[in-house]
Amino acid sequence: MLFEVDKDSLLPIYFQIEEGLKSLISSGELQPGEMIPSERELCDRYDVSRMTVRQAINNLVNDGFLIRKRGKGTFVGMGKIEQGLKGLTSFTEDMKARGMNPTSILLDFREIKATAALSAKLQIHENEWLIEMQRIRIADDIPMAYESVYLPKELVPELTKEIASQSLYDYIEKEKKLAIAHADQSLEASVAKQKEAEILQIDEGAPVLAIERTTFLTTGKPLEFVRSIYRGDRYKFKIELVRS
Amino acid sequence: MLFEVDKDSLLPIYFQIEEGLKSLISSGELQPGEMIPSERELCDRYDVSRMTVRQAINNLVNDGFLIRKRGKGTFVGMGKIEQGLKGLTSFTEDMKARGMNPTSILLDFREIKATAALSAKLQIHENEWLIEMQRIRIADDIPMAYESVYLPKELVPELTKEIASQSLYDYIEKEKKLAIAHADQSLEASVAKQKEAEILQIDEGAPVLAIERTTFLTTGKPLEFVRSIYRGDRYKFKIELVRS
DNA sequence: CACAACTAGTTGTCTATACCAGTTTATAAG
DNA sequence: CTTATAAACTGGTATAGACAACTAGTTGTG
Repeated sequence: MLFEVDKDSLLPIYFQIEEGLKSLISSGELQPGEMIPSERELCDRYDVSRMTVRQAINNLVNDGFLIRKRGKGTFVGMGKIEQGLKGLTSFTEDMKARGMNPTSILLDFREIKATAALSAKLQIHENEWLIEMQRIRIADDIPMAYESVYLPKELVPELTKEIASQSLYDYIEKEKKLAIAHADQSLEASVAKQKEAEILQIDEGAPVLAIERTTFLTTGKPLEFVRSIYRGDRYKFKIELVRS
Repeated sequence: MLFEVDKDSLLPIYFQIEEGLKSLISSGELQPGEMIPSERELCDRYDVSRMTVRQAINNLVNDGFLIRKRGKGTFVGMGKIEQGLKGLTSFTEDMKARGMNPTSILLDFREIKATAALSAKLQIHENEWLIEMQRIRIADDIPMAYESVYLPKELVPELTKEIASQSLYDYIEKEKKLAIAHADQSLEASVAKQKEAEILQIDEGAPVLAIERTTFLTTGKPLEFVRSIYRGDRYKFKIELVRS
């Protein structure tokens, strides 16, 4: 039960202790619920100041790896629940997984100048050109969602209506060789406005799920901002949360 | 632009500084993006050690209120998006991360026999005993959600109302030594029923977010089934999706 | 004018020490 | 044996100071 600390390393000492403890936890040498060596013992063992040890432990406590108990000791955490890694699926994959046949109708395809709100979401300057698309998402002939997509034109300058009606993600990943890294998504309950109700063939004021998603490339740049309105009576959003 | 620090107070000095800065931020005296006084200036002003000031600032940085920039200064955060969204699973953590003060009221605590639906969710036999709890989740004095929790009595036979009103997860993980592995969660948009509307102080028929969660232990057995009704006008559910 | 050097200001890392506040265990008193 | 007390642990708070790394502006030099 040991790790090395190199005082001449370029890496901060607290960071080395932090990583050392983390590896003991992930290797299973320190089991969940088990007490780690006391702060003073770590000071002696690695010949460092207690404040330095505390900085390492603080970071691990903040990340949920460790739990402090005054007068008793510091213990390995039981593991936090975090979002799973399987979330980034498209409407198409999602519906197929539910055994339905997904299609979509492209309502609108045009170029616009970024508004203040959109430029913030996409981290670009105001008035830069965007591609705006609106489409109806359909599963087994039932309209499920009304979706507005915004992409910086700079990233996909030659995107056409024809390409977009097929598989946008395929085009972006395979043709443009842009790799998607992650997405931030928010969901809220709302009620259908007049236009949305018309398109989704529901009553005005009926419950809908408003989902906003910003997708980021591996470069860190936002690729797209999507706002979707899902029928509340037909769509249930599922997530699997896993222990880290 | 000032707050008081009482060195003879029962409260730790770093905590007083922390709360002082927080109040300057929420009162608007310190605007988002603005630089706060430097660490050394705070040391002089309140005649405390720099490590003490750093502890206060560290906590605020961890909570997303402040952002450190080496060589430049420490600045008030730009809002919520800046903060990582991982690990926001419990209502308590979630609301704290949004800078709100979460509390809850236990409305009901009793034992019932499992219905067909509940026995299926919890993978137990029908008519087995369950503990049912209902509570109101409150953030900054505003009712945010109405929650029903169901646990198999077999797993927590001596759970009392008193324990449950404190931290249920702490009890389960630390006292009962049950380790949580993962959870399945679903969200859908709905409208408030009469009882829900009353409890949440909204109109009947107002949009709500219905969240159902089943939490599983490492043994694979379901630990709990929770159904929560969140106010649609006050609650936005955020997720970070990562490519697998 | 361009550029390097310097300087003052910031946070980042680290030391060494001290005392406070809970918890457990050993020890002495009854 | 039981009970109180003390000692020896644990983490929590706080001090005072040092040097490193980074930023931004100023100043001096070519």
